[in-house]
Amino acid sequence: MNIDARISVFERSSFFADADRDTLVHAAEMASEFPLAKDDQIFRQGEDASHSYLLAWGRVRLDQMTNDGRNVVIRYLGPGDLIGTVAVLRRKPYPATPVAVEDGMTLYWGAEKKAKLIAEHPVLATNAIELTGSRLEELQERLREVATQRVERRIASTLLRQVRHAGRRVEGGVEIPFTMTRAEIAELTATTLHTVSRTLAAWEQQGILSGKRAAHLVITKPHRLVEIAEQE
Amino acid sequence: MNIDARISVFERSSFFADADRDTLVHAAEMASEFPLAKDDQIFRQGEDASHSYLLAWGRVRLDQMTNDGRNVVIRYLGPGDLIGTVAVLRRKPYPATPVAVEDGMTLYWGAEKKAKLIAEHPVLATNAIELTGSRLEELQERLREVATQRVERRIASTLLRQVRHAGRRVEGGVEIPFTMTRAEIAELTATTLHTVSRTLAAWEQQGILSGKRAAHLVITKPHRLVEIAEQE
DNA sequence: GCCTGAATTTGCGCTAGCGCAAATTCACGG
DNA sequence: CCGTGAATTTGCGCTAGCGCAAATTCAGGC
Repeated sequence: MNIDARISVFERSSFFADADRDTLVHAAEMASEFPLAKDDQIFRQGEDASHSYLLAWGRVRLDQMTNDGRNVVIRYLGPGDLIGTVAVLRRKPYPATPVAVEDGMTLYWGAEKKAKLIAEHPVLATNAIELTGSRLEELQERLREVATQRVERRIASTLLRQVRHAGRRVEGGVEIPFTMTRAEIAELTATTLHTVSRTLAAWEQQGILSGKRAAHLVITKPHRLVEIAEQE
Repeated sequence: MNIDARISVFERSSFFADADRDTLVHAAEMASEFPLAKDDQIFRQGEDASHSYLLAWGRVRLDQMTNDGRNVVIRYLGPGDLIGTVAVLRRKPYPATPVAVEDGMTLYWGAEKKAKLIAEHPVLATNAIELTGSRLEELQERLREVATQRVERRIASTLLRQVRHAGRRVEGGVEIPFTMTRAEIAELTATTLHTVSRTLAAWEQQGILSGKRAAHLVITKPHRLVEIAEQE
């Protein structure tokens, strides 16, 4: 990727929102590239945070492992999302492991370079706070859901959240443009793959959505899902 | 509070970590004071974020209300913690309601002043990211707990977290230096006050902790609690 | 096109812990 | 010191949804 290509990636990232051209050029020049193949781990939870990544294309699942081996999906990341940046700025180990769910491309910076970049371009600091803040809010929402709502409702909310973040209009509905296994949906919703399977099967019966196996989920009747997510 | 008193409050806040004296003075001069009586709400969830607060003394519980009226406790805040700052920087409505659980004192800034302060003193931006990041991590941890652990274990983890944040050594153990009702512990742990009551009663039986009613909880055998929090 | 292993579906029993309700105990204002 | 209401305790039945296990269906490599 040449400088211009990088800059056009940056322009789609909220981390670079309102940044002037100098900032973009500066950031582009300092970045390196790291391609992702499906199932690649960008880094591993617990490692010292040495690099900060920006996802240029592709999808990444952010996993957090319990010390007893269970896994929780923190969130899915898409183009323009930052990966590992908070850990770098905090000089703490990475709290989770990002795994590519499809081929992709990242741009990255070393920890010191990234810190310097942010220090020299205050707008980036503001954006980083904005980004972290919105993730914080999303997590608060999910925590509240898990604490107060039944499984079916949570699954509906989770799917709708994916649609909101990454949904793509297709004939007959909205598509979640990446593969999620039943197990992954379960880890994202704090339930078991069995319950997810049953629930999705029921919804498929009712024509609310479709998408077997590795096929991307297509929500045919989003309004129905919203009803389920909002019902008392 | 005079300028010096304010500064000494700042010095205990990680938001002002590594800030030079100019920054502290500047921030102190721009701040106003707002005292808290028990049960006061500093602002209400959903309001436009107009002010950013720093808790000088006292304890504040951060509540988030579901649209169907249920409540979840996001976290407890102590001296040095920021309140409403992320919302101010994001120019979004406050996502939760902070309620004083005891008398206290806050210093606050208007939204524009706060933004200006941070823009002019980059170290504050870094600190804000650090702060937001650590809250993010804590929430990730809690989400994982709620998703994967039994109630008893979650209650143990929750109490230990309070101890870590605010614990105070007293004769015979560690004290959580503010009042939490069973209902509040329940809302913090994603369970019901009944289960909390039963669990704490059992622990009191075993001499792990003590503290009836409005009395502060005293953990007499923290190691036992750690065992419970870590058991498979 | 066949084979193999992984993903998914489905059945079934079980229990953690919720919901409801009643009894009890405190804290506190007067 | 007493009365009152809120917080807490405790009992009991019920069910959402987990855990285990077996059957089935696909996807992809060869």
